[in-house]
Amino acid sequence: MPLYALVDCNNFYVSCERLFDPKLEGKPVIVLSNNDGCAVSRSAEAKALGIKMGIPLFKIKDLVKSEKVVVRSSNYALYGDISARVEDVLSQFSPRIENYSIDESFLDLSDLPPETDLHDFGTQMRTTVLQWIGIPTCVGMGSTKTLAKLANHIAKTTPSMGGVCHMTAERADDLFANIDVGEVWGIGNASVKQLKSIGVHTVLDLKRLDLKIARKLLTVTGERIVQELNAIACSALELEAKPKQATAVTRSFGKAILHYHDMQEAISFYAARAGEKLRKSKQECCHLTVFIRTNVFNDDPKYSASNSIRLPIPTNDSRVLMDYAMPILKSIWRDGYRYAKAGILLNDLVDEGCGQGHLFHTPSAPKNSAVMHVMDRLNKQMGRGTVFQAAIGIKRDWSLRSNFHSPRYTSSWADLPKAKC
DNA sequence: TCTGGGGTCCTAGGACCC
DNA sequence: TCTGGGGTCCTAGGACCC
Repeated sequence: MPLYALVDCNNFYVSCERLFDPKLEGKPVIVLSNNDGCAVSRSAEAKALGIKMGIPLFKIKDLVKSEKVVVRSSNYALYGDISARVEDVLSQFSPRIENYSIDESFLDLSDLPPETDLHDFGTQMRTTVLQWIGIPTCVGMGSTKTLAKLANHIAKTTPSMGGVCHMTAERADDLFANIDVGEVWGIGNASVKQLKSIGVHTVLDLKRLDLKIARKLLTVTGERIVQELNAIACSALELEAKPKQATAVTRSFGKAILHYHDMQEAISFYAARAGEKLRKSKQECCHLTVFIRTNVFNDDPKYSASNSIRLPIPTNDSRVLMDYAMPILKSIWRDGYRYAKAGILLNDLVDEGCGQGHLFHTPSAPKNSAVMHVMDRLNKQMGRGTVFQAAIGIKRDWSLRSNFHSPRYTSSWADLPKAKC
C-alpha cells in the first residue's frame, strides 16, 4: 500500500512575518494580498476574531482598529526564501518529494519500514521544521494524495491530534461522516452546489457516490476524486517541476486609470515584467493576450475586453513583447471608462531557442538578447526597476499600494535583521 | 476611496482537412 | 432536388487550487 504525507505550514505568511518579529506572537496578525486588498493569511487569533479568508481590508477596518490587529503587506521575496528552506528540511525525510505550493509538500513514505510508528514519524517532521526553520506545520497521511490532504485538514482542525493525522481505512468512514463535502481537494463552490442538490453532503456521501454519476456531474475530475477517496490512486507525485505552460502579469491599479497614456505605461510595464519572467525560466512565448477591465465590484459602467496575437516567432524580449502588446491595447481601448485592472498573458511557452523559426522573420539577434541580460543583471543586483524601458514612464500613478511592507530580511543586504547583545 | 495574482486542467464548439 | 463522416487542432470559458 502506498503512503503519502502532506506537510502544510500553518498560516504560512503570518508565520514568516513572526519569524523576524517575535512581538507578533500571540497577537492577531493578517497578511494582505497585493495592492493591500484582501486578507490572505490570518493567525489563529485573527481567525478567532471572525476575519474570513479573502475579506477586503476596508470591510474589517473597524475590527482591525478596535482589536489592534497587526496588518502586513505581502512580502513574497521573504516567503519564497523561507519556503525553500522548509522544503530542504523536509527532503531529508524522503527523497521523493513534490513541492506542491509555497506552503505545502507531498512526501512519498511508502518505503518506510512497516514497523514505523507513523504518528511519531509525523511528529518528528513537525518538530524538526519548527526547530530548524521556526515554522509550525501540520502533517496528514493517507494512501492517496486526496486522503493525505483530508488527513491534513483533520490534523489542523482537531487539536487533540497533536498536528498529525494518519488516515487509515478503519477510521476513515467515521471521520468522513462529519466533514462537509466542500473540504475535499478539488471540490469547489460550484461542485458543492451540484452535489448537495443530489443529496451528497458529507465526504462519506461523496466516497460512496456512483462513479458514473460523479463523472456526469463533475467530469473526469470528479470521478478521480471519488476513486482517490476510496484509496485508488489517480494522481502520482510530481517529483520534477514541470516547465510552465503559461505565465501572466496582471494587476489591479492603486487608483482607476482614465487615460490611454497611463494604460500604455502600465501595459508596457507588465510586458517588461513578463519578459523578465520568461528569461528567468529560459522560455519564450508564442502567444500573447492583453486584457483591460473596469471594477467588477462597484457601480462603475462595466467594460471588459481582451485580444490576442500569435507571434510569428517565439520571443522573451521585453521590447518585442511591448511592440506586440501596444496595437492590441489600442484595439480594445475605449475612452470614458474607469479601468481597475489590466494584464498580459503569455501562452504556448517553449524552451529558449527551441521554438520553430519563421520563413520571413529572423530571430532577434544575439546583440539584442545581450541587452536584455544586462538589464536583468542590473535589476537583480541593484534592485528591480533600476533600469527600464522609457515606455514605462516614471510617474506611474497606476502602480500598486503596499503600505505595510516588512523588510526583505533574507534577500536584501540592506534589510538584514540587526541583533543587539 | 478601498475588493489579489498566478497557475492548471477539462470541455464544448468552431475551423479545417481529406 | 439531392449536399458525408470522421478526425485533428485551436480557442474560449469555466472550475479549481494556493
